[in-house]
Amino acid sequence: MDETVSTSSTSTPQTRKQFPFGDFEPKWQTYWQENSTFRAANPGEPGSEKPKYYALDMFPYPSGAGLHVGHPEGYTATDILCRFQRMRGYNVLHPMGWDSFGLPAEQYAIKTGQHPRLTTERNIANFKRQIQSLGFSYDWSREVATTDPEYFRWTQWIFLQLYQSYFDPFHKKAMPIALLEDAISEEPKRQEEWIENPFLAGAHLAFREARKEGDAPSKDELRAYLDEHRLAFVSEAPVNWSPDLGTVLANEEVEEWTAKGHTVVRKPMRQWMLRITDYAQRLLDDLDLLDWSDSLKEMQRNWIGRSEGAEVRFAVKGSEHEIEVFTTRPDTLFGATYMVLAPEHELVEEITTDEQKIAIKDYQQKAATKSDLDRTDLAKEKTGVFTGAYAINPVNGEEIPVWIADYVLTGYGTGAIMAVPAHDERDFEFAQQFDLPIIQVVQPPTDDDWQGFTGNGTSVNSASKEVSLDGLPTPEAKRKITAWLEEACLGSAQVNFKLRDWLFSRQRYWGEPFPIVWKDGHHEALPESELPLLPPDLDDYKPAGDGSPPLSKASDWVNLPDGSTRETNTMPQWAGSCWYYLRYLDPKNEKKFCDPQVDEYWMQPGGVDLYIGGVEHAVLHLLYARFWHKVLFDLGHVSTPEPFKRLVNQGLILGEDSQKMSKSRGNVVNPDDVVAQYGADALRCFEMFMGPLEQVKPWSMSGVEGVYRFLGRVWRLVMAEDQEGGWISSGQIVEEPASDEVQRAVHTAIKGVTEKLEGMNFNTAISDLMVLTNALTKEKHRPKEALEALALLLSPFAPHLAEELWSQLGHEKTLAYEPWPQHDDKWLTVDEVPLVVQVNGKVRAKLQVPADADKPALEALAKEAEGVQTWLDGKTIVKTIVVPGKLVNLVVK
RNA sequence: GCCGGCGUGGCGAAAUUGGUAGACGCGCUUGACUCAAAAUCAAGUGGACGCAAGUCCGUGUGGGUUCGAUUCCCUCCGCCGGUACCA
Repeated sequence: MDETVSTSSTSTPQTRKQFPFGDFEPKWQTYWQENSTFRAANPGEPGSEKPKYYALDMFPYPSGAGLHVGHPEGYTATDILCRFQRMRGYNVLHPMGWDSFGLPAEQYAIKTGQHPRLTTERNIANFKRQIQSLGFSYDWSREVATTDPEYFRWTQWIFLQLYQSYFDPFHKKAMPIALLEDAISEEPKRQEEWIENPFLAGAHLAFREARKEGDAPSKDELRAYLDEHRLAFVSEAPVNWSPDLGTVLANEEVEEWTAKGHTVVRKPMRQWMLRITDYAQRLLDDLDLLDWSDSLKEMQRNWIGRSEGAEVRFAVKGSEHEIEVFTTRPDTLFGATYMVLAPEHELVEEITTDEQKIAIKDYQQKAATKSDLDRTDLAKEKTGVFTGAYAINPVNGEEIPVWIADYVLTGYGTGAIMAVPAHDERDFEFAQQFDLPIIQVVQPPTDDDWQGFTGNGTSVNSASKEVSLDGLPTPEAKRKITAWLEEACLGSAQVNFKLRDWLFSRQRYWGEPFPIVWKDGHHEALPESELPLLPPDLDDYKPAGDGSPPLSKASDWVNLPDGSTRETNTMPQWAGSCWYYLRYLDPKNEKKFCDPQVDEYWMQPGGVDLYIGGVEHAVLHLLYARFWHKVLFDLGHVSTPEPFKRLVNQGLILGEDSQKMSKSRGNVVNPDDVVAQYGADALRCFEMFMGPLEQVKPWSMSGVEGVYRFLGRVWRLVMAEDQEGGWISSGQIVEEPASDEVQRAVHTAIKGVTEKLEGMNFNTAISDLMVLTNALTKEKHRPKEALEALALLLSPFAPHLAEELWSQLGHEKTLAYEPWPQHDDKWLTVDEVPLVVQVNGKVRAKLQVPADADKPALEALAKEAEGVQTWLDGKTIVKTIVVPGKLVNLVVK
């Protein structure tokens, strides 16, 4: 390519750099690396006597596309705080790593036959180069990658902890399954535990004393009981299967992939699940311990979806069967005029009458072939079929028809409902559609229409011989009927969650293999000594398409000499990211995933001090990681009940056109280009100056230039150009003490920047630095101490420039551990302060008044002020408000 | 639909507990330097009227509380995010 042509055709003219960032940025990056400047001290090492600060970034998936400008946003924010805290005397842990398992590398392998490990390594190298070019103060000696066998050895080990544990309903925590195994065995050895744990005693009774003598439970029965309680278990339930991805997905992942155009259908398959639902209440309750944004907590609360109500059993007329329903409105039981089962409900076949059989079968088949999307999209019109059966309302003996309809979901509650059309929108619609009776049982508090009224009111038409709710307000009616149901053994108070168990297996190659083998149809844990279990090499990474995982093709690996076979599913990408923040603490430990003392040093109290990342993980990673952490906590492996004490979501950076950055729109900004043209410091500062961290905001190249000019001004405070265009120390620097005015500017900045860093208001902190810089630019003689203070204050934001200036000012060592400047109030107090004089709330004069003037003096000064009199003429002052240091407001009539 | 958040100059945004609206930056205008340009430095920049001093208007809309509201309360409108037959 002809070079002259290519330079003249580029839009950016070859302008001189404002400061030689291209020289000193790499220089300082090398310095930090060679001197291990940012190595964090673990307990026992020098430096660990300081208070600790742990700031964590959400580690990236190293994609082939490289870094985009969204990554450095959060990374810069944590880096600024880490550098700030080091200067304030903290031992700072600031690590980085790679969430490197994932589908893209595998898809590339399918196309090219190249092992995903090679692609992954290449991408990590590129990501690391890019991240290091931005001068983040990571302790690279703690770098981890989830694909590293020495890392996923412990991911597999944690899976085994889940597998070997059960959730104890009495203690409400995970406990070793060995306890349960002992309790149900013929001769329990640990009966002393039962005193403190009636659940174990109950399990024992269920298996022993309740049986007839000599009728010992079989091995299989015992095994099945334990498997039903493991936190990691195998289930045959319908799952989200994506034929074109060739794998199953978790509920939480479905939307992400369907949005990308993949199809997802429900299909019953045998899969590994994790019992996260057992932790639903604790995951909900412990949100209160966390310093997270309300909106994020709310998202988690909604996802967990707790609702209180009652379970009620309806007898089916003329049969032994009972239909169990969950309702949040037991007070409306008298208004139940029909029932609905989900089409997949197991009782459907049992209760359907002969005349209805064909219609029911037909409807079930249609429902089964509908994808979830169809089922919700057709929400406008309700469909359903009568089973021919009748149920008996337990409160009044009414016979009500039983229908099936796909607006009742099989996965929530009991998969069956009592329909109260008068006070439920969906039931109301359905009843209108099929002409079913609608009976009012709640009187609205206002004169709203009772039809379809779903709020709280007063019960009406709700009385039988045994129980009456009439006249009771809704909450009381709920309590009364629930108590009555419990007494009559017809139902009970019940709590339900939307949260489902976590589908934990994937039919992929590039993930952690399960440390599980199958023997005679039963799963068994691999001994810890066999970890890490590596995946086999394959010639062909293509999924079979029928749901059998790629690993099943490696028959040498799958089939073991003793006739058992390996589990061939792999773990989802979330597995590795569930605990990486713990491995950073003790990344080289070969005996444990993390030493308990090290955990305690960095995690106490409350967990990671600051975690910054994208909001897209609100219900995925952040819920999964909390769950794993709680299991590890219950089993005594970590010291805090929650992993991330404080969490902040950075806002998305949009393209210059205020649209989401995307290749197809052509509005993507590559950080490499910005660094080449303006330097890493300018990129960092601009990303922080754009606006509040949490806010969504558009990119602006001229904005980058503005910040770049600011950094150039700072540079020229210290450096001047010589005849040849080189940079020499500026002749305007003086060693004399600073003037009062300069001192005031410096100390105002120290106070402002410090407070703004504490509040994470990076944009206004930079603005304070600009104000100080502008003030110093105006000075002919610049006191060295003022420039030193500026360099220190600037160093968290623009560390390369600050280091360079610091060394130009005569210092030999890095400024990374220089004490953070302290402001002195004596420079901030002034003799005179501005005073605003208002008449009837409108500003009429601005005065300079003595700072120590008292209220009467201020009032007098205000009344005499020039320009105020004309507004007082002919009026009387009826009230005077004096706010010292601010204003005087004269109210006249 | 429901839940949460947000509406401030031409643009990104600032404004302790209610107390001078628009800090800082971009953009724009003018000047200095230059043969000229770039860069830099200096001054100005919410709107309307006015030669000017100045006056009036102004934080999505309409109302309320208050001596005083961008800030607190209510109504409506708009935008963003989450969720969606969850009984």
